[in-house]
Amino acid sequence: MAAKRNSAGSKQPRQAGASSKAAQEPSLSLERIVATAVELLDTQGIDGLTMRRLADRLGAGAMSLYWHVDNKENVFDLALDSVLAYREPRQTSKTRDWRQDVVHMVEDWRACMLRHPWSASLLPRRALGPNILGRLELLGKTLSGAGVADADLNAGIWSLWNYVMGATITRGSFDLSDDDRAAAQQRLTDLSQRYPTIERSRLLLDDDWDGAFRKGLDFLLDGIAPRPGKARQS
Amino acid sequence: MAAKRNSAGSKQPRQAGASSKAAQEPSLSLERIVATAVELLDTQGIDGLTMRRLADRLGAGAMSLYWHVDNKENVFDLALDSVLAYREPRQTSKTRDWRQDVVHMVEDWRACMLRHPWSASLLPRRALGPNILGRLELLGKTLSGAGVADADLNAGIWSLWNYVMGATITRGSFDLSDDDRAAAQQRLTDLSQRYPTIERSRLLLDDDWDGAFRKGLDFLLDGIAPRPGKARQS
DNA sequence: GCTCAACTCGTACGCTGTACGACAGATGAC
DNA sequence: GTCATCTGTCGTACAGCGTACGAGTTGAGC
Repeated sequence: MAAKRNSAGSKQPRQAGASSKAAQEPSLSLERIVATAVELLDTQGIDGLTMRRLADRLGAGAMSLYWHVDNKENVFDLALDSVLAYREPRQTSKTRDWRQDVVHMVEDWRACMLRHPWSASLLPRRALGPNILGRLELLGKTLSGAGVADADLNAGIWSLWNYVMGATITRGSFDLSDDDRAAAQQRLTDLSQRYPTIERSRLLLDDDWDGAFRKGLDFLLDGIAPRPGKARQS
Repeated sequence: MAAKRNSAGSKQPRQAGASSKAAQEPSLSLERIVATAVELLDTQGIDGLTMRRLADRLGAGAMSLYWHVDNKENVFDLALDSVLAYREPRQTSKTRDWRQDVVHMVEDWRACMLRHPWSASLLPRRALGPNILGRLELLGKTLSGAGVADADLNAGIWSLWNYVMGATITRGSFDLSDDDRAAAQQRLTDLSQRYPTIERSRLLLDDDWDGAFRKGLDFLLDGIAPRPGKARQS
């Protein structure tokens, strides 16, 4: 094709020569582009990110972005993965229960995505970046160390992944605005006789998301590796 | 605020008078619009649905759609809900295990969404239509009937919902093309030393999606309402 | 001084959703 | 009969989008 061979490798911008010119505009770089994209996504939402706006914020022309980035999809990929980095807690896993480790990682995962609500609705259609793979790896290692059978390992990893994805996406899409909330409540009480159980349990109004998340996570972990002492309920 | 008061109520198109004119074009109606939208989404994907294309397929002008529909978002809402209708199986639940009921409904749910892959990535940002609410209601009723405590009910419903959402979205986004698949495999073996557990368990290459889904669902249900006989593994 | 690569950016194209207003045909009032 | 009104269709236009293309600028190496 033309010049340009790039496709999201790391980049060093030319020194941005501090000699002759003004040289205070730090010039474009992949890092700045991604950071600004995240900023824009955070403040303006998913539709708020346009190449022109992004370039504006960077003090550059729209087409300049395309030197560093293949296309808009690529910007999404990079922004998403950049937001999902995970630092394991300091303690070695020997001092902690494996269950604690999983819960910590998964809750942190959810927290990351809720901090950047666009990430949840983006993740489904994006490729797996290194940070995401890292989390999956960690999850697998921990479960495996916890004695989950190899035959159950993938199902265990995926079910946790699915759970986090589902929970985060749902959460992100539910509390968008008070207007929506009021409308939902209205519609619900209108239809309360058609959906008596939902109405009775106040499913759509309950806003203890964190508690529900934790509880469901416990259900799932109980299923993956049953706790010996867990009593049968009901 | 001109004429037009509509907002997705049911509609009867005017008789489409079979008298004087040609009268073979069935004329526009909400039902035809939604059905055609689903068709278009199925064949062309989410970006393939544009108001102009939709109108073309219906033999109408683009702006005519707006008499029946508020805007494009509305089309998405209607298409999504129309695809998620659920018919309960014939047997009364008395003859079946509650667990069977839940599994049946949840697997059907997943099947519906996989049949229309766009639905998974759409659902997160859409309002809850009557068919979706119906499924939640059924889920709640069944769990409640199975003896799940009221305090656990919402967490149970949501965790199943989350699981289905996550699984479907993930599934839908993973097997898009063989190219992607090959690329992923390549990247993975490149990085096999960074992600040994994933590599070993062949997490990304395992394509028994149905089996993994069922297995994870069992984990979750075991957690929600433990089976008495389930032996501790490991 | 020249060449080449790295980088920036103005212009333009085809596409999008939809506001607006013109228009046609059927219906009901008088 | 005729006129107003309501229902429904659609052509035009506009602002905004992603990005192809090619020209322009800069600095390093020779």
